Amino acid sequence: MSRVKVVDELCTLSLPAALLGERWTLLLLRQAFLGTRRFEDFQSAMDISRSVLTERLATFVDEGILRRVPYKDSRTRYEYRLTEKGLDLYPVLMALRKWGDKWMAPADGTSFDLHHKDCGGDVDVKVECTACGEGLGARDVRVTRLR
Amino acid sequence: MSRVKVVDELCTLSLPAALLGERWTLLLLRQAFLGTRRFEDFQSAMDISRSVLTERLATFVDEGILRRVPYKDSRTRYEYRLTEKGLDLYPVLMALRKWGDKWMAPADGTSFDLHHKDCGGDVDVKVECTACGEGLGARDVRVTRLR
DNA sequence: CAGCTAGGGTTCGGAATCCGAACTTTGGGG
DNA sequence: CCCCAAAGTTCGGATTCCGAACCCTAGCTG
Repeated sequence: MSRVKVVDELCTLSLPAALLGERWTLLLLRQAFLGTRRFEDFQSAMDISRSVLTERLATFVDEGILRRVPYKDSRTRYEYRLTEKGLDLYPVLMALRKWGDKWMAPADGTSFDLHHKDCGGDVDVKVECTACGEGLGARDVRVTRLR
Repeated sequence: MSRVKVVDELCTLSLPAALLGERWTLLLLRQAFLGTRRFEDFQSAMDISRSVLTERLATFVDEGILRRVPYKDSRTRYEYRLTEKGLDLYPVLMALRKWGDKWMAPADGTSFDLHHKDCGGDVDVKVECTACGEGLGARDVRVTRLR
């Protein structure tokens, strides 16, 4: 239950890593970004058991990543929508996808395309230096341990 | 075992999401990027059981994300180092950290700093359009489903 | 040379999670 | 009145995880 005590060292990387590195959470997020909002749709799109889905959705809701919004398809039901905090995970998913395109392409390609709404261009993710603007890889960065 | 049959739809996002969305994998990766290389060091830094650590390291090795390199501290031992494929996951971790800084700051901040080796500047991640160069968020992108 | 130590594992029993299938709840339609 | 849909809940069995102990081997230590 305590997704948090899973790390010795609590930092702004280990905390999200512990949350999103729990089974199903990344896949749930992917599904949410693809537009899925309802319980039944998540359940059939991913192949997750209903009980675990209930629990993961609840976790996301109380982490403030999804929000439970009523909609009426005759009577009151709820759907799950990304909050601002959730939408802000976009770069993470884009980085994952970019990596996947390069290193895990499953032969028959991907199942969806992404394009900039305004100009139709492709989406890219990059890491860069805020000072000199140069593009950065793991080797260009120095880690300084604190504490 | 089959981290792969966990998704209905195999794409370049769901595949990495299934791999990295397994318990411990993201945290293991973080640790690797922080410079940890040896079994014992992983084991004591994270609070993972030895048997699961063995298994996760093996998975990463046969996914080609880590590579097992002999080193001699008197006799032959092995350490785990990021491969090119592994290092290429850097943007994913940076995106996670950026999100963590904004949304999950644990009050006492983070445990390490990152700076561009050459100029000392800060590291940033951004999603942008390859055509017009504009910065993109989730709302600026259109998803087109294929198949 | 007997014994200890370090590093990197393996083994194993019990605890925590997950799965799948069935069941529940509530309002609307036929 | 019966059935359906959507969103859960329950529960027994299967998996996975945990923690602690054990294994193996070369090199020190005395």
